[in-house]
Amino acid sequence: MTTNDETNIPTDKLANPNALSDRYNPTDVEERTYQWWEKSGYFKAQDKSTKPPFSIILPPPNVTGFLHLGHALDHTIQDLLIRWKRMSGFNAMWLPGTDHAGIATQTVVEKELKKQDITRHQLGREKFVEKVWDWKHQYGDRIYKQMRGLGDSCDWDRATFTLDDGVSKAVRKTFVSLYKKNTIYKGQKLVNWSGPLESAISDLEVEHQQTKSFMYHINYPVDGTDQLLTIATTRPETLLGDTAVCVHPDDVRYQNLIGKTVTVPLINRKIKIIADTYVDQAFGSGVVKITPAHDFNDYKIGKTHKLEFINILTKKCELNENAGTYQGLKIPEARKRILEDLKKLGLFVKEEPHMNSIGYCSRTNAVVEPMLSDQWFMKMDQLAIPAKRVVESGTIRFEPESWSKVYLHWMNIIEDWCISRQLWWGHRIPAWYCADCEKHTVAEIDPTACEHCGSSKISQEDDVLDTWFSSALWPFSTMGWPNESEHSIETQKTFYPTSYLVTGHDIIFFWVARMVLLSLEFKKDVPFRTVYIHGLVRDSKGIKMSKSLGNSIDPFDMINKYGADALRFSFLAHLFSGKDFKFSEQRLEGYRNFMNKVWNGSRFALSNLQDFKAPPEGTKALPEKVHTSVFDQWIIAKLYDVEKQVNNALEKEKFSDAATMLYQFIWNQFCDWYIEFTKPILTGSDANEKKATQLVMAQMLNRIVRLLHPFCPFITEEIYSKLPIKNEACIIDQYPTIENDKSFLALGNKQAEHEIDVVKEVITAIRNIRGENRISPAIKLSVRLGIDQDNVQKILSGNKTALMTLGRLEKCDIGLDGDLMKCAVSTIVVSGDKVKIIIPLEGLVDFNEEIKRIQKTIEKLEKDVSVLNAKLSNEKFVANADEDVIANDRILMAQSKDQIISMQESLTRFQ
RNA sequence: CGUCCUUUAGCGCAGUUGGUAGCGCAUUCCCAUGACAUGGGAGGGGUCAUAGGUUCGAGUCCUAUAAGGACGACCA
Repeated sequence: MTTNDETNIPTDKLANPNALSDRYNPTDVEERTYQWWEKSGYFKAQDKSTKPPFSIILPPPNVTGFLHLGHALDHTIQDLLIRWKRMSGFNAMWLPGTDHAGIATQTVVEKELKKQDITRHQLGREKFVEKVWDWKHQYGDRIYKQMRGLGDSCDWDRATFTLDDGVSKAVRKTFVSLYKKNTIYKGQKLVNWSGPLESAISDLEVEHQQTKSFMYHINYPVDGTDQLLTIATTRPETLLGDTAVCVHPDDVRYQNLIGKTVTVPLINRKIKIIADTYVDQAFGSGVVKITPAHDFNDYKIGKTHKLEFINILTKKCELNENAGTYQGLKIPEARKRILEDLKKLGLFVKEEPHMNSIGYCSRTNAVVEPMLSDQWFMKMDQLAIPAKRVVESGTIRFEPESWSKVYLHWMNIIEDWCISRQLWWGHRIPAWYCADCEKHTVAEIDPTACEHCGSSKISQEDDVLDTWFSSALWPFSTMGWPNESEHSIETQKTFYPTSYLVTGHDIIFFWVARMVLLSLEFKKDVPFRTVYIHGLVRDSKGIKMSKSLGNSIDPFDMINKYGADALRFSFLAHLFSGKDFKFSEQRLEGYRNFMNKVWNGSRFALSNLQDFKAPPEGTKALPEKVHTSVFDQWIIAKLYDVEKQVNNALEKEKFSDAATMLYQFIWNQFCDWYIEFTKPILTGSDANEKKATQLVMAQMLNRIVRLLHPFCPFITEEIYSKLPIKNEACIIDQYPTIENDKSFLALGNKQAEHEIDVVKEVITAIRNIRGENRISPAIKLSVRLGIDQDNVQKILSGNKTALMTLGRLEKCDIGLDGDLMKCAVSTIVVSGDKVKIIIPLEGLVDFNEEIKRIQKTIEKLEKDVSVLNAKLSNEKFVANADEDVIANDRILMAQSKDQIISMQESLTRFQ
């Protein structure tokens, strides 16, 4: 037999399009299915529609990056919601996009240029930006290709890039508007500065880490005396920028010195001794050197005491001309040299090990320097007021709720946002500086003259905006705002505010909060109703994935190995409200196995439906025409619960509950029992019985793939295409609910549920005796079922075939107990219905095993009885507990005692 | 230092009005039975972090403690 190399499917099976291979092969299905969906336009949403809207804007990934497992998780959740809502009759719109990621992208391109020994400055701004665009065009499609691989059902026609014209217009409009309200201003302030980037960065881009360093004690000579003042510092090199030393006003040690001056060693500058309550008398020597241009606290002191600000650093964070002989040195070298020189002068006192937290640039990992510079800022205090209110009032809901506290806390301590970056890749700030009157013209459309003096000697601001500025406008800039075309207006009317924002907790401040701030300002409405926060993906030990640790996993390796559906399902089945997700390949394998189970269950069902013709009424059921078996009625009753609970769980964002329910229903009910129960019917001779079972089987399959589709779209669409009962496509078929599936679900039956429960318990009891006694499945057993209730007699007689087949029996007598000598006996009780399972063991087994089994059962029952006895003999329990709780316990007690007696009796029969 | 989260079977986690602890994987035993060994069947395994408290009754409510984590503030 020859095989097809790629799929391992025997070629004779490929010849028949309806035959499924015995293993699900994702690579064979995924790409083809995705292309078909896309070509058929199933992902498209309508700007105008009678359907209720449901919209999600994708958090735009870095345009030149790769998708990692975190994205895969993020997208899976969104696609689940979109597909579920689309199938539930919503006008579901998922808008994809990519981000220009200013610093990240610029850095990558600069690195590339460095390989050719070119710097961006050598190229010049225009040429460099061109290069970045080239880069973007080369890699910009990669992200979207990867998203298709995940199965993301986005409306691709709406895909937006943060530097698109429309978005740029939105950026300019918001900038100008905020500038006119004085919410955006330019000013000289102390900002976080990254040397390698030669740019300011925002507070959020600084990562603080505890770092081992030293506390240096240095003497400053007090002028006019021979006294020495000892200051303590972790940063001796900044003494070059000192413009004061400070003590606490109440410090008795230094009272007489306040107002005098000291001389800064090495540069011999005379600076004042000032007093401020900011100083902690108990810390260090109680004397602080003040460097207002290079420390945030010193900056404040410098402002209140009107000190001089001396900048000692260049843009690259090397010492500048104010550092005298130290000019040109990097900070660590300067520190070393200065300490050596202080030692030579005899002014160095001592050094002590000291832990302190140092800010590192989140992009380059360089130490961040506080630096005095001219930057653009957005004032936050006023914007924050409504942004707080919408979360407090519940207009925006965080899931899990605890994140709203984190959000509100940040809003309460919010500082002005430094929005300018000294980069070239991004939205260039729409401000023009006039060389004549030195004022700014800020305008949406490039001006030709200064609006203040009319001079034409104007030049545009070199800086670009922080990437997150355009991201903050994303919920409405992607919908066409501020364009007033009919299309744009309709889009916004239909889809704004969006329904969900799905993202990780790492960007709540960077992005979520800022979208709320600016959406309220410009759209006068919240950007989204619910913020679903998921955890970050970590490795199986809980360690953050990173390339340098070598523990990062490429989602597409996983997809190639296990299929996109398995990856998606493993995310969804283990997603627990906002907790970090510990990724395990072993678990993924488990869900790959589940996909295979779904595949094979369907394969079996379809092979038994070859002579089945779909009814003209489709998925509707006409009860009077169908003579269902008890098995059918039972599985349909179970389906009712599943449809109800899965929709409920999705509604409440309990995705893992929904996934788990489907997993267990399909594997442990449908495959393990329903298929096994119905095998005798499908291979039997009763044509009417068979026809009814085929119909129910076909209807069940149809429901199963529809219910499962949002979780694992590829395999379900593939199976759907082979179903006898179906519509155009699974992706646009209806999501089953107890309302829209009423007529079929009406075939379910509670009594049948009970009957099958009894039958299942009896079969399990037989299997238990067989298993514990290690009786080979090859041996067919003789069983007597002892019964003293007519209705139970009826149930078991009616299901004798099932008992015989699944119990692997050669003989099954239903009726009286009969002779119990050397028999295994097991009693089961299902809501009052009692069955005694009796199996003669003579000649089959070593009785010791059976005695052990019985003793084990007795022990367990006795434990139950003692627990129940303790409760029921407690007067206070009987007096206080609910009646039905007591009644239930009493019944349990009686049953357990009864069973113990029966077990003890059977024990004697082996002696 | 502050805020928040977590602590339940070997591992990963459920457990929403307090009423004899569940799921998946792993593990043990048996199995080639016409959908599936990526499978079937039967088992074993937990004093629910600790200490108090409320209650007839606490994994669940309250208080304190411990450990781990996230975020934020300060650090001369």
